[in-house]
Amino acid sequence: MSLTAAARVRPVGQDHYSISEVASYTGLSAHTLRWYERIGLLNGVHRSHTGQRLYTDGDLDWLDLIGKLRLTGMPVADMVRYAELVRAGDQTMPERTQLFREHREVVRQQIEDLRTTLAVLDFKIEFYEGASSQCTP
Amino acid sequence: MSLTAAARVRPVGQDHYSISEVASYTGLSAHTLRWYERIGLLNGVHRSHTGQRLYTDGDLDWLDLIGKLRLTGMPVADMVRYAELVRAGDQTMPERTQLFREHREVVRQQIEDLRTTLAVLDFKIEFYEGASSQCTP
DNA sequence: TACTTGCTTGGAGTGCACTCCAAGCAACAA
DNA sequence: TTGTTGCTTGGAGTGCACTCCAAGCAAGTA
Repeated sequence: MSLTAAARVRPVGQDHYSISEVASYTGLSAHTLRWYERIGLLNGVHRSHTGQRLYTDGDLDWLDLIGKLRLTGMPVADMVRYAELVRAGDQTMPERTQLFREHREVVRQQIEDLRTTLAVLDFKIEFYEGASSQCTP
Repeated sequence: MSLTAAARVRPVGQDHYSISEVASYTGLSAHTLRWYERIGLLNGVHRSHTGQRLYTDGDLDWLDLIGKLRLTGMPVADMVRYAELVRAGDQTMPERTQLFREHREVVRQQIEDLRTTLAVLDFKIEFYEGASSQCTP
């Protein structure tokens, strides 16, 4: 669910990165990066004179945000919707605020649910440990 | 991700519930309940003389636990593995403890990730609100 | 020059977790 | 007696998020 620290080191600040550099930075596969672009989640990635993708620092920032939203279980379709709103310009800001406000509640609820489960897990672990220590006193 | 309070009311404590009662209690569909049983996630559900399933309070408790693990994103295969360990008897307790201990770390990491995202969401919402209040002073 | 590496494309394939279907049976109401 | 409802089954279908494939091109190395 979470990426290693090593993978998260942004390559030299040259402001143009190959697909494999971005893949190792984000932990997404090159396939997924191309797919994100195809479905409109990542728009207007620049190309070299030979047609290869060149990602900018701005693209990396965008992928960071997308990655966080993905970790919260936001459906790809919703992220695409957000990308469309950003592309549409500043007049969509109220709608974007609304989208994030709703998602914030979802995330809050998830944290609540996880905390409840964590308590159950702690209880179970304690129970199993108590039971096994009775076997080997 | 979370069920409504209404759905979570356990039917009259008769200790045998029909599939539709259990469906409305757990929020799972009857299809899913049968599928859980088929894959070994729910074992030995009793039957009426006409062959219909009769769930016990114990089954409901088990489904509560399964539901919590599901909310944390535990794969169904892992839950089946846990069910097998429980069926295998008390000597699998150390393995069960280990399984839960590992999953506890996963859940902790998820909570961390969600908190980070919540902060980003708060920041974005504040930014969008600040930007729109500049337009309408 | 020959080979390897890394990229390109559209479309097809995969894995997961359900979700539905068709055919059929039992119990009850009109 | 004739529906209607609620359940049964194995197997097929669905939606999501990737994931892979085959064919091909450009750049660099032996």
